[in-house]
Amino acid sequence: MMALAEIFGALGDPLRLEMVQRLSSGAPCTINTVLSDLGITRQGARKHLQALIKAKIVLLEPKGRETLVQLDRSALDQAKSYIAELELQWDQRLDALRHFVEDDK
Amino acid sequence: MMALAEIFGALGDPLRLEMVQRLSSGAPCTINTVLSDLGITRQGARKHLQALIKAKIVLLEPKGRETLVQLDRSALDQAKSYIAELELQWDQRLDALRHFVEDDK
DNA sequence: ATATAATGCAACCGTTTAGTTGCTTATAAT
DNA sequence: ATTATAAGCAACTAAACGGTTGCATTATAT
Repeated sequence: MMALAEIFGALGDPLRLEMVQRLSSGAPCTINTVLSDLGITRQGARKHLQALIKAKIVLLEPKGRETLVQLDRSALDQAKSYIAELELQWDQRLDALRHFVEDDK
Repeated sequence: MMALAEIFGALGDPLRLEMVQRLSSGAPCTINTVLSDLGITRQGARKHLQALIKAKIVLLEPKGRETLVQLDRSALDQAKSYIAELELQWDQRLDALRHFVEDDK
């Protein structure tokens, strides 16, 4: 559960969401392309990237002078599944309540 | 997108995840039941709850002396859908790259 | 009527975070 | 060989966060 919180936390920022957006849509990205044009300095953006790395949403692959940044689906999957399960539980609970009411009349 | 970041951010903490867990599984909760036994003071926990409220993951329904806390699926759905779309984009991009490679041989 | 339970609000403090600047290193291009 | 590009590391500051204590308010129970 601590890992999950870290994943959600890493997604909990507009700049970081913009980064994963870039990574999912564009061509293979280097660190610099991910960090550029975000409205803050490279070093500032780099710290945000670090949050994505720590949460294992993203992984780095050094390649000569530059290093590629790749999405790692497993973290995203974990997050998505967790929400799906939450919603499932929630639905089942609502069903149970509805039956309870119906039994009552 | 700012709303999304707020939703993810609100889920980005173990205590807050524990709260949504309680809300999805147990019987209807009052504020006090959601806040109790989290290992911190009521007021501390209340601040965490506020994050869930601000992100509209949760809504309050005052009922006499106490107030009920309910999950709001729409925020969770937004988060889940966003991840799903990210993954879809990602998959399509990988497909495109694969075709590119195949065309190349 | 009084006590107690459920809640809210505000001040305070230590820690973390967000962003900056400045400097260094290593690979690649000229 | 020099220069330019991609990147890392460290120190610093302002703001946000996480958690606490203390007190006020309102609704129910006795």
